[in-house]
Amino acid sequence: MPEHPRPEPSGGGRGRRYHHGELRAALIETSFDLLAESGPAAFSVAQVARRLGVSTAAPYRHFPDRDHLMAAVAARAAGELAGRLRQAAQDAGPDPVERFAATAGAYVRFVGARGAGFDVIFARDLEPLQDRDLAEAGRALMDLLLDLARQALGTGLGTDSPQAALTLLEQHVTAAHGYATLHSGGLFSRVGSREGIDGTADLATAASRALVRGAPADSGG
Amino acid sequence: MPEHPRPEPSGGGRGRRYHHGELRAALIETSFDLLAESGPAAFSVAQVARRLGVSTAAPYRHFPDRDHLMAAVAARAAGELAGRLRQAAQDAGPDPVERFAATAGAYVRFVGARGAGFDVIFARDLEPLQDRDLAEAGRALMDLLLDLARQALGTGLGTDSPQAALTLLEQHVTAAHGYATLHSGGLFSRVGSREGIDGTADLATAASRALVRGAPADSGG
DNA sequence: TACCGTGGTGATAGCCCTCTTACATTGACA
DNA sequence: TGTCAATGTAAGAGGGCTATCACCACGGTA
Repeated sequence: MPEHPRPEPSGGGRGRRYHHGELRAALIETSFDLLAESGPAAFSVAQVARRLGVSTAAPYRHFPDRDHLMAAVAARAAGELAGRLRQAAQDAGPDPVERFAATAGAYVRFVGARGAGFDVIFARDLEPLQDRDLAEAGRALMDLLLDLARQALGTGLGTDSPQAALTLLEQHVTAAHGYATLHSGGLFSRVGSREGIDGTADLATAASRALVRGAPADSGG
Repeated sequence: MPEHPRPEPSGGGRGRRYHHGELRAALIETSFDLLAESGPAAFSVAQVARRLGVSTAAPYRHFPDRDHLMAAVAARAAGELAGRLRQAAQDAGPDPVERFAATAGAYVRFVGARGAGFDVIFARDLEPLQDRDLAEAGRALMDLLLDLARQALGTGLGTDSPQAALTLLEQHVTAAHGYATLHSGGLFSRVGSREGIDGTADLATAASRALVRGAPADSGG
């Protein structure tokens, strides 16, 4: 891959150039935005191209097909998500259970804002592509969470019970994902609970906390 | 709605009749099957018609548009799901926590087998339709779960803490939904846990149990 | 037997999509 | 200055979908 010759597309010239200059990166960025708005199902290459003001054929100069573009988006999503979760854990303070639980809320917020979650990152369609970046990013993401799960269980030191941490991780991930998807699906507005992404994020965090500690006996109000 | 004149399509006559006879019911049934195979995103009226061996125009004799068909499917899914959950709770014995938790596993199995879950039943697209049957079925489903949640918390008698039951319900529902969707999404095959719908169902049940009781300290194995 | 309503059919308009092909434009560099 | 590779474009093949339209087959009934 050669270096980009002159990467500034908003230079002194008038309007748009014939060559976009950063189309590959822009495709990933815009695909990500589109995902946030309409979900993975409605994603289309043509729409991304139109939004960028290029022809619908242009993306195929950079990605052989739709799936490869999706894989690039997924890899980027995984990286960004990992950063958010790491940050959330850090912001949650020293208690390892709180650090772990906080990532559930952060996940819900991320999906709410970006539209891409575990379903996008680990989409089955993308598996046969064997994309290096995506595989790497996905593994890093899971390692981060597994590490936090181990610490939450207090088994970070020895080889105490690797299965317990894995089980907790799965419960945590699935609960967070459930909250995120049902929030965007509109269930919560029907059940009648708190509205908004923040309320949902708090619930997800509480759920994760409960996975480790159990349901609080006096959680009324 | 008039009575069906001669409802048996597989009678003594040769091959298929000009009139299907039970097309409306068959559309719902086949849509349900198709959902199980390809998910809600890939659902199309045309495909359902082809599978039934009728023209792609035929469904529009029974449903004004795609969404109304989907609503009928969703209502039916809700009814069927409620039956399964009720049965699972019954089979789980007398312990209210076990009864409640069992519905998580039953939900995962239902989604695995039928492809339709809360996302289909409470799909946002269907809300503007104001479908009576769907609204009714959805409410009945949630009432069933809420009741089980109350009993699991031991607050079935008085007005102890309605908010706690609602919170537990949400955590339970979202966890179950997360397990179901991530199972079909293929996450578990990557994380490396137990394969198959039964393993996932067991995990979901355990997660729900943990929501009430907390993570078991010695869950290794 | 004539006729009518229900529920089918084939054809088609209109839209969107993916991906390919031939061609145009550009910057880099000899 | 001329050439080339990279990266854009327009056009279109080929396909799927939703929904409509005029028409047809059949059962029931006057």
